[in-house]
Amino acid sequence: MSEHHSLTALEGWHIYMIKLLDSGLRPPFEQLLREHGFSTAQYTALTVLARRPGITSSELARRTFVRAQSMADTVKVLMDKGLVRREPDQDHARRLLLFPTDGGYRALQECQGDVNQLETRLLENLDDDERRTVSAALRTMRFNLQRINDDTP
Amino acid sequence: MSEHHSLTALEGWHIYMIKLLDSGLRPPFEQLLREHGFSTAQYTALTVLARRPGITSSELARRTFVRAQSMADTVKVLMDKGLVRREPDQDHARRLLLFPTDGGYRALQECQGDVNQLETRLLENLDDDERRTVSAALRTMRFNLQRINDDTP
DNA sequence: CTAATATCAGGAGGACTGACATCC
DNA sequence: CGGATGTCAGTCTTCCTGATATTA
Repeated sequence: MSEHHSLTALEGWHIYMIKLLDSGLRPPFEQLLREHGFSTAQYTALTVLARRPGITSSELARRTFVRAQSMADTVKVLMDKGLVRREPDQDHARRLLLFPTDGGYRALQECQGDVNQLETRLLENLDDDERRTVSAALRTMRFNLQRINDDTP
Repeated sequence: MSEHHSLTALEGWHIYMIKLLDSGLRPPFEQLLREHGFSTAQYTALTVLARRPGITSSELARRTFVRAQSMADTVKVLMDKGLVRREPDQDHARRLLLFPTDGGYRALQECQGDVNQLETRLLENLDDDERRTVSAALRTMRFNLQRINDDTP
């Protein structure tokens, strides 16, 4: 054991790190959301929907990188809670367009304070320049991921 | 519906984005690992253990932000596969120290190529400066998360 | 016909809470 | 005793695969 197994420590490191950050965020974040009656899946779906009201459940699934069937479960819960409503697409009888309700928007805003507080702690010791670069990089990686996932459906 | 509900689009954005990236990584990454016989939990645990051989299962759990009970499940699978072994701590009868086996190190290395390929696509359109900043920032956030989770056990 | 959407059914993985014995 | 470790038991949420009906 030892030098034979020294790890490069560079390769695949970002993927590993993103997964680790997600794991680390889960406990405090889920507890926070639970206090507002949300699960992570519900919060994510509602957040994306708030930015793109009027899309379909399938489209919402693609944007959050899950299957249409999984999203259907989440959407059902959100509708039962009265946070999301849907209406048929005039131009396309098969489609059902989703919208956050007023209660949905309100519920999101009520979370914001706590989420901000957690985010503040997450970003401690990062200066403004670093934060800007990280924000841009996250956006770029999201874009790249969309392509990666589109390539292999 | 409209301006009343305009989202700040800044607050809580990083948390949301990290979760989204993790979701987007999951499909391609899990498929990749599956081809090497790994689940994400197993791969993460083994990777951390390769960097810190000789720690306990509880310590491994803390470092990957899960409960000791959850990690015990993962470690059991890794031992059954012969990728991890454990031995009693001479100085502390209650502790069982974990080590990757030679097969464990080998299995990790066999994944590297595919993981690198995925990472290359993930980091497309980011220059070296940005990558350096992101790497440092990920490290900082991981450190911050460790404190956040330690505060509320 | 093909592609996309919506939905039903069943199942597996990963993590959780709670409880408890052991050791320093 | 209090704190940490290792386990056993039960449960839950989320997402998955597979199949089907409907519509552009």
